[in-house]
Amino acid sequence: MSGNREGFFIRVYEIVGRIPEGKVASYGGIARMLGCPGGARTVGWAMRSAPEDMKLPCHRVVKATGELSPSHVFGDPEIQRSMLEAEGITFRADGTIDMERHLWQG
DNA sequence: CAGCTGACAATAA
DNA sequence: GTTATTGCCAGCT
Repeated sequence: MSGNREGFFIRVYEIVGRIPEGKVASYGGIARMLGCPGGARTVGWAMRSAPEDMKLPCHRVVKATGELSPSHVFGDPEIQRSMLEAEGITFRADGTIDMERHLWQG
């Protein structure tokens, strides 16, 4: 918390790593916790640069609209949805997440 | 040194 | 209600 300038991603890793199961956080939401309400893209960029060595539940990070992140990120569009579904996340008829139920608030 | 890109978000037409 | 555009932050070329 004080002067953690190791990198903007580190800050994102902390937040994403604190997302409980059955909950999801939006890019803009995480950015807001960091103090950057307009850094939604920066959060996504951090995830992209995030090594899997951290085991970040990036599948729990979705868009503010409830849409899942671009499928090409995980390699297949079923991956993220299956993981979230296994976590206990409920999907709407549109295939979007019920943010009102699973939107995690720091 | 300057400009570009990118796993988004919000607003306008 | 849907589609298009602009703005945002930080790292890269």
